[in-house]
Amino acid sequence: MALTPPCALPQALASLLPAELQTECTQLQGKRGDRLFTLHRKPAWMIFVASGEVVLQRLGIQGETVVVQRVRQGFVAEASLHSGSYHCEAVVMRAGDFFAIPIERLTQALVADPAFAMRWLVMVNQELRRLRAQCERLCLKTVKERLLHLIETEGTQGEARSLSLNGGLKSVASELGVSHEALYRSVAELVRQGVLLRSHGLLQISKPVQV
Amino acid sequence: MALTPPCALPQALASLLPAELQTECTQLQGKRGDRLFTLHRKPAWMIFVASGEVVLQRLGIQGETVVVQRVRQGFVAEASLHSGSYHCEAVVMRAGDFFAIPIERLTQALVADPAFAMRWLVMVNQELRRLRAQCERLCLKTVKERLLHLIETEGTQGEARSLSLNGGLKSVASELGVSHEALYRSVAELVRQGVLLRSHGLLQISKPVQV
DNA sequence: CGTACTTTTGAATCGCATCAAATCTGGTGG
DNA sequence: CCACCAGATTTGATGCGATTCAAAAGTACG
Repeated sequence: MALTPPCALPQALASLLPAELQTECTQLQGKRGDRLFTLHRKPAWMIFVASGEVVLQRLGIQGETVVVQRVRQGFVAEASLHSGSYHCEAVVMRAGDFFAIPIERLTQALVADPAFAMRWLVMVNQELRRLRAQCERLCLKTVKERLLHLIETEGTQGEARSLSLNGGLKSVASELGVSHEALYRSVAELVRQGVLLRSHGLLQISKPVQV
Repeated sequence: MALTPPCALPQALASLLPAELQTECTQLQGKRGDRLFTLHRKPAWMIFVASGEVVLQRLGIQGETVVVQRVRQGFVAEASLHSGSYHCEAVVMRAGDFFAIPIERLTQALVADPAFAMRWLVMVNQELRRLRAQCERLCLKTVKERLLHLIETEGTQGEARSLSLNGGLKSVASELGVSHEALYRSVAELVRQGVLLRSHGLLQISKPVQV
């Protein structure tokens, strides 16, 4: 994991953080497989993903991994603010740039700056809604339903509802809670049926259909 | 839904809210089947559940319901604070007492009182972690695994890990994302195997076993 | 006492997990 | 440039567990 002191904060981060916190950010470069933090460690940094892809995953009893969050732009594990130890693991799936903010500074700023606290709260509320949508998705019974739900819910590339596959279909599969084989088969069949279009690492709904 | 003007706030609520907000609370009594709010309405009240049981559910395309949250003590749909319209429906499963706080007042207090804002943030972060745990649970493949995970994660009655069934096994089933028949069968088999004990509407793990 | 709902058991079917194997891909080093 | 490797992608076959439909028995409530 490389360090790059001279920071150029992305717009999303610059408009959220108060000025005094922006100077506290440390830029990181991570490559595939890097751990941003690991289980059961006391959280010291809040990580913002500027580019690339990071998954937040939990480890089951048998060691199987469950993807709880895929982040391409935003914070990883916002809830770790008030947590004694990480409950999850953050792994880089696609190389990119990240910014680390000392949690202690962040907490101080939240108390001192009500406007910032409200912006932070809005962000956390968005994440809450995203997670509720994910629960709804995981309650769907078939792989096709889950996939279409994901594209309709999270796909916001340009006009059409679409989903980027840059992180690989496997990370999508574990986000959907299905085996990658089942996902490949469902994608193939939906493309065959003309429901989905696949091109340039992008998956999009070709026509409004309910399966 | 009945109104009871003279409010006696529960401890959990009294220690969270600042004094000026406590006088703004309206107490409600709801019975089974009551809607605390419905879909696509602009949120005007934040609801706190003091007793009874409320489920927050989303309606799927085919009209099937998905339980996103079961609340016996706490706020329903905290994220609706900054939302233009409700994305879910809140239904009373078991009669109880509720408190309604005007969202506008709540927002004002959050901006004006940094300490309150931090307490609120801590609560929302807990809900975030709870939802991540639920996603993890829904990724488990068998009903038995999901049930045991639920008991281990949320069951905190007294000493032993246990789960209250007062809301009915059906609401538990939809929270687990399985059919109620499958849940009945799994419960029966786990009891038969001696893994679970069932008595007085309580389900608890009798010995530490992994299935 | 009747109605509505929950709880429970049964049988048939279907979709997914799993194991296996072949192909394809990008990246590394000789 | 090619050989090679690790990982992703894809297709096939099999078995299991859950869904679904069905029906009976138990329970709460007016």
